[in-house]
Amino acid sequence: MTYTELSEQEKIRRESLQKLIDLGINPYPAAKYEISAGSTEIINNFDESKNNYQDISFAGRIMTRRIMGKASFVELQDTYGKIQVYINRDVVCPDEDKELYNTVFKKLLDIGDIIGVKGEVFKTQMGEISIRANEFTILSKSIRPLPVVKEKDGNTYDAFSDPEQRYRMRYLDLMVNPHVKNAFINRTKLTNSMREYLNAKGYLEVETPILQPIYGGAAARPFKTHHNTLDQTLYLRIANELYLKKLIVGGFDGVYEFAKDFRNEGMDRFHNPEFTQMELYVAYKDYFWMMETVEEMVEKIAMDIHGTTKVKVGQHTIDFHRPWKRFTMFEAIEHYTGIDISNMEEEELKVTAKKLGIDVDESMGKGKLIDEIFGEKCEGQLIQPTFITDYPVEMSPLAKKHRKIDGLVERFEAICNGKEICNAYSELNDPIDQRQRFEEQLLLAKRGDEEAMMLDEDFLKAIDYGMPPTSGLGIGIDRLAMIMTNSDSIQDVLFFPQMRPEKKIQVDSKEKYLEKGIPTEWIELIQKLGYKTLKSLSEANPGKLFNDLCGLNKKAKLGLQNPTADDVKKWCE
RNA sequence: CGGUUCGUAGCUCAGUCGGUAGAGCACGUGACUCUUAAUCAUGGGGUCGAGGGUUCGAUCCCCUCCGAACCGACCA
Repeated sequence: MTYTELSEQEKIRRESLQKLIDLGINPYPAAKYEISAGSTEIINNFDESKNNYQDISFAGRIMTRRIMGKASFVELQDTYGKIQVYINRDVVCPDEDKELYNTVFKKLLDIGDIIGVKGEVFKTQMGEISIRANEFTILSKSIRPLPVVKEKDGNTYDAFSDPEQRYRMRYLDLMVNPHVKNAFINRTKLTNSMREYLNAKGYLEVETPILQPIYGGAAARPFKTHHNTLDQTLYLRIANELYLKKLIVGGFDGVYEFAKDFRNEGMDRFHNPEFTQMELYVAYKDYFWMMETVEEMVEKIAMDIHGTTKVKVGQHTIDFHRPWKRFTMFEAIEHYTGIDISNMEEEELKVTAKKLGIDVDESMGKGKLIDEIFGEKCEGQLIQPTFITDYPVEMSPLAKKHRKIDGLVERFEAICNGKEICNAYSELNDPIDQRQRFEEQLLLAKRGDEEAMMLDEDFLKAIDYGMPPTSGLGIGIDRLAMIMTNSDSIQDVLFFPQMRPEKKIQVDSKEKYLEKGIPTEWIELIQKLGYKTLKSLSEANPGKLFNDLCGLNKKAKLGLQNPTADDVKKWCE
């Protein structure tokens, strides 16, 4: 066991645990516990006139206790919610022996313990639907105190609110903050709804490699790892696009994957190093078709989660009702800046960007400039779902050239609440053009662009064989979940967001030093010298420690009897 | 990576213009047969994130480090 000092409450709980065992009660029984009803089911369906739920079995975690003499109330929380349980001494202990109530229930049980109860449902004098327990069973003893959150009239008191602790100990967050659970349930409803939609269309859900020898399909820096047997560098995927397109080449007409992708980049409230994207590829379609698909799919998701297309997000109400607004990128820029840049060349764009207050540097080409202007002046203003179409070719090496306009590609993004939620193309299936685009990326890479795409010969070979015209989509599940759950941080839609590891400084107790035979007066000095654990002491140089201790004694005029060198040597063993 | 703010009891927070700390809940003990932020009485619990500096003395002032939140940079 490596725990250092236990708090008073933890010690008391461990003592309670031992007392239970001494009384012959197993605090962690192996047998299953039959449950006949859930909390919300009981509360919604109990009817005094029907006299239903008169023989039920229920289990949950003790969240609060109100004990008054021979009668007590506890609130038990199950997966659905909370329900009050009434425990009466003479009901639980009908015989002379009242130990089960007086000792086991009142003394040895705590908030946080999980118990099962059997009994009947009734209404208290105050009118609250409750379970009258005829018997209770300890199912799991908790030896760490829970944050106690209290509530009255919709006000929450002492909420467990420190974000660091909430994310590091999400289980606690889920236990004591009910709305948290709800956000995650809605996240799963979202993916279920999306999967249903895609399956109903007959598309095939597939899985493709996460460990990739060449990372591609997006512009991002990867995580790097190594395979021992192959003695080869592998990357965690930044996207699965190229693999899915190979499956389209292979003859599947529609494939999709809910993919965990990994990008070795900054973290903030919109970015986690690992995140989920749903990518979809459908043969014989183009980006116009895909826009309609996205509208229809997201509208359905909103309906499935909220029962309406209108979703409250922060200050705004976002309406996913079809059809969504559509802007070409040039139109959007003109709309928000009043400037028509559609016929501008690089120099003129640069001047315009500067005029709009955008930082410009020499490495920026035409595409980058347009993208910057859009990102700075338009994106944040687009609250209602809006499709932005027709991007500069430089930014989109995997998208097909626009059927009408030179220098653009057939690409769209959906922007919602000021953020991109998806990205889609008419996929580039011209193998000669694709090779050229990759080669242009290589040039960018040579100029130092760390995010330029790598040339993937394997992928090029595949489309040499011929890929049908295809439309592809990547939709950010975390971003969409944020919108659908009204969360302003990605950490609120990820169970376990990435956190820096906590470094805890370990200090061994005085008792442990005493056990080693080290006299009390020296322990503090040894710890002061930096040997805070017996382990660090065992790694110390005994001679140096001896000198340091005697020196400290002399310098600080402590007047202690110096230990012998042999004594110190023994302490360090 | 830069700026701002924060880290004090199991939880939520106060506080000390520098003299080793308080509250509520939780916990212990006692009272109480329908309570619901139960109540009443009483008691215990803290290396004030870590390390160093200034000082007779630091939780407080200064520096470094660790962790977090927000804003920015980067990143679609």
